Amino acid sequence: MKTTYFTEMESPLGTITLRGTERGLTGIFMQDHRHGPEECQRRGWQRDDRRFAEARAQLAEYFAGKRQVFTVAIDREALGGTDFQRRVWAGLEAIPYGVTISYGELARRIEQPTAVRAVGLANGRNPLSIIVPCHRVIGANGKLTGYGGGMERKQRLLDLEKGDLSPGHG
Amino acid sequence: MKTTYFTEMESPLGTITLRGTERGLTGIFMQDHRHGPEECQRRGWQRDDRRFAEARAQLAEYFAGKRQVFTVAIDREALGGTDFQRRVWAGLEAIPYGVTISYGELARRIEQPTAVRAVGLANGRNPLSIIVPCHRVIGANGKLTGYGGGMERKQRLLDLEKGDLSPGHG
DNA sequence: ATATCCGTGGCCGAAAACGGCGAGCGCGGC
DNA sequence: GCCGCGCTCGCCGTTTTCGGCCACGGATAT
Repeated sequence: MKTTYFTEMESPLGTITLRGTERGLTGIFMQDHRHGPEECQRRGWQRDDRRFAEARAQLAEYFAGKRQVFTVAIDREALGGTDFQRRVWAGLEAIPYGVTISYGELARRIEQPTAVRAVGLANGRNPLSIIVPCHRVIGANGKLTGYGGGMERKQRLLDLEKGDLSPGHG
Repeated sequence: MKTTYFTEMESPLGTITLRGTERGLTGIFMQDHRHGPEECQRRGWQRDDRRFAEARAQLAEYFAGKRQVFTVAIDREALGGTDFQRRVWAGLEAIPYGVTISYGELARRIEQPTAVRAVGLANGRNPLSIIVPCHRVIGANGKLTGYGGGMERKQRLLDLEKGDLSPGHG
C-alpha cells in the first residue's frame, strides 16, 4: 500500500490541506471543502510538511499574484476518477489563467455537448483545486453557480486572476 | 494493454475455445458456454494456434483418458474474479480426478458453510473449465444440477473420469 | 430581468433479482 | 413404517435495476 502524506498551510482563503504520495501531489482541499476528505478519512495519512515545500511555495506565489502556471509534481495515477471525470479535468487544465468558460463550453470541448450537468458534477469532484482550475468554469449566464470550497472562495480566486489583489471580499 | 490470444480445438465435446496471454492460459470455453465470452467480445483477441500447443496436447490426452493432472502454464493474475470466487476456484483445484463433492461440501471447505448458493454461482463463473474441475461438484442428492457448458457435457466429463470412454452420450 | 420547467447524462447507493443449494416437511404409495 | 418426491424457505455473493442527485442551459412565461 502506497503511503499517503499530507500537510496544512495558511492562505488568504483560510487553511488549506495538501495531500500527496511519494510521486507527487494528489489533492488540495479548503476548509469545509464539499467533496474533500472527511477528518476520519485522514486517518492513515502521514503528516510530512517538508515534502510539500515546493507545492506550498508555488501556491504562495499564486496567491501573491506572481504565478500563473504550476509546475509542481502531480501523481496523476493516484488521482483516481472515472474516464469521464478525467476527461473533464483534462479540459479544465486547458483553460488559461484569468479566463472563464461556461459548463456548456467545457462539455463541448470534451465532445459531449449535452452532458452539461454531468460536467458540473465531475467538476465538483476535482481533487486538485486551484492547480486544476475548476474555478474558471461558471454558468452560461455569468453567475458562478457553485464551488466545492464555497462560492466566496471561487469569487476570490477569479478576482485574484483578474489582477484584483484586494484582501477584502466585497 | 496486454494482448489476449486465442485458438480453437476440436474435442469429443465439440469445438472448444482456448484463451490466454503471454504468461499462460486464461480461459477454456465450450460452444454456447453460458458465461463464456460472446463472439463480439472476442474482438481484440489475436489468433495464435502455436502458442496453445501444450494446452491442446494436454487436453487431448485428458480426453483420451490418459491424463489426470494438468501442468500447462496458467496466467492466474489475468483470471480476474472476486476474492470469494478465487477462493471457490482454489477449492475446486483441490478435488482429485474422478471424485465428486457437493456444493455444500465445497462451501464448508472454504469455510463459509452457509454460502452454498453463492458457491454455485462462483462455480459457474470459473473461466478454466476442465482444468479447474468445476464439473466435479454436484448436488447433495447426486444430481448434476447445472453446468456452464451444458449438462450433457458435465455428464460426459464425469463418465470419462470414471473410466467410461464410450463416445455415446447414453 | 426573473422565475419556472424540463431534458439531459453520469454517478452512486440502495434494493431487488438471481442463481449450478440444501435442509426440513408433508404427503402419498408401498 | 419407510422411502421418494415436491414444495418452501433461508442462505449469500454478484449483478442488475432504479431513483435520486446535481456546480446546466435553453425555452417559455411573467
